[in-house]
Amino acid sequence: MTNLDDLPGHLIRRLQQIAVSAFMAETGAAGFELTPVQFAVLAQLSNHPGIDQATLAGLIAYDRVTIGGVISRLEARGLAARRVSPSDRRARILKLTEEGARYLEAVRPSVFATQDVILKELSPDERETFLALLRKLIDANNELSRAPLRRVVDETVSD
Amino acid sequence: MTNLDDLPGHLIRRLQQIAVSAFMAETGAAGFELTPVQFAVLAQLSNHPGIDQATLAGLIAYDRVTIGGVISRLEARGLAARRVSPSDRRARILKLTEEGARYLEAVRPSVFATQDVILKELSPDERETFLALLRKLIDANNELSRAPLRRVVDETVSD
DNA sequence: AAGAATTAATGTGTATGCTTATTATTGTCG
DNA sequence: CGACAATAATAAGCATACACATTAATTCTT
Repeated sequence: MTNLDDLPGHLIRRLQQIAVSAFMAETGAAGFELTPVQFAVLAQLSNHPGIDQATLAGLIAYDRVTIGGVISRLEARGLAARRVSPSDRRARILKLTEEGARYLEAVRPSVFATQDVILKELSPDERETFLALLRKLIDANNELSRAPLRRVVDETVSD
Repeated sequence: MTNLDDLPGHLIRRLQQIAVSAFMAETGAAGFELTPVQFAVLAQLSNHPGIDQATLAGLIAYDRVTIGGVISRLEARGLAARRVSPSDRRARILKLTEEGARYLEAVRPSVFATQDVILKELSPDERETFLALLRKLIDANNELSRAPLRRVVDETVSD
């Protein structure tokens, strides 16, 4: 008899599910139509304008194929722009459109608010402990992921 | 400038991603072809033979439509059986096939091993703290989820 | 008991999230 | 310099994960 509540993987999945619900509810209530992944992409495009898709995928620890699809949808909505890199014609250089930049700034408060919603039951001490343990597990197991985080030195490209 | 590493939602997603990778690697190495959701379904069918899909979905905190698809795939593989409930012809009564029961027992050790892989970086004390905080967050925010956990008294149906 | 509201499952559609295969391009090494 | 390995993106395919709508059956209400 396996009690799923004793399996960390199951608990983690449920918390992830809750976190996504909270994100969609909070941003949706503020009038935005956006997924957590889309926000992560917009945020990193703002932080690193001009990066290519593969680097972006590494930055947010996503599979490249998935990111390609996310970018396509953001592009279709006019929030991101994609063009062939002049230095490497295999690569696609990405950046936010002006509308994308505005959208990101507008939605940011809701995203921050989401985090409080998720952690509201924990005391400040508990929050700190929880986040520290989360980071420890993630850092230790990064390579175990199929789409590990890949940090970049900073290859921001002007234009 | 938003640092994604400061967003609990982002960290939770990454840990979930890692947990799924670990699960697939561990069970795959042992020769099984199974997703975490499929395992959860098999386990709960073993614990509660004869439940219907909606109750099962509530037990593992899943959307009913998703569970319908999971069951279909398990059924196609001969691991689960589905039949119309005699007491309520809208409902589908579920149970493991014999092969499904064997499969579940065979894969169980790999699933347990996965949990150690994920938490191996934490000391026993840290593990306990982490799991306690996880459970606290999940319990507190259950209703926030789009597919909240619904416990059942126990309506196991013989045959 | 008839009509209304509810419920279980499923169909349809969108978005992740991943695998493997393919194409185009680049780098590298003999 | 030219074969060849490596890389960026995409295509195709599978499995979640959800929303919304529909159908069939049940239950609730009057």
